[in-house]
Amino acid sequence: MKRDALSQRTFFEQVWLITLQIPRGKVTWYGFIAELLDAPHAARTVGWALHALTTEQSRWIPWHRVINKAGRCSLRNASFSYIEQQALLEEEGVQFDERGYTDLTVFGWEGLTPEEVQALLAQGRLPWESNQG
DNA sequence: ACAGTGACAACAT
DNA sequence: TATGTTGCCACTG
Repeated sequence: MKRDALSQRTFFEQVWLITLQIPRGKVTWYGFIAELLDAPHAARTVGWALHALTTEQSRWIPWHRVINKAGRCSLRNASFSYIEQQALLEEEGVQFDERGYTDLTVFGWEGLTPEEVQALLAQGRLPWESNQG
């Protein structure tokens, strides 16, 4: 796999590490994660990274806490329904209106500082990786 | 090496 | 709001 020289991780893995930091009951959007990774135009790639999770990996990565910037769940044409994604979030306390929009100013994740991102990419571990390194 | 592929986002209408 | 267009880019055969 192609890896970033600094983080030693692929962009996909970087996305997964960031996504792991989103707390229960909070959401963020694809472009926000792209900005945290200093790739402000890679929102589509963030979405693809989450789509690329295997079934087993998706049990550990809270992929459902990433929605679009409009405040709605995407997956409009995907196998996993946006309705199911919204239901997962509602179980965590994220509220949606009758049109399926949530208020990102209320339920949006505050994010990480650049220093926190750097530390995470340098030493963070994915759940299926050994802690021994 | 390169064209195709998306769970996006910004903008226009 | 909803829909269509376009730019975007890491990853894949």
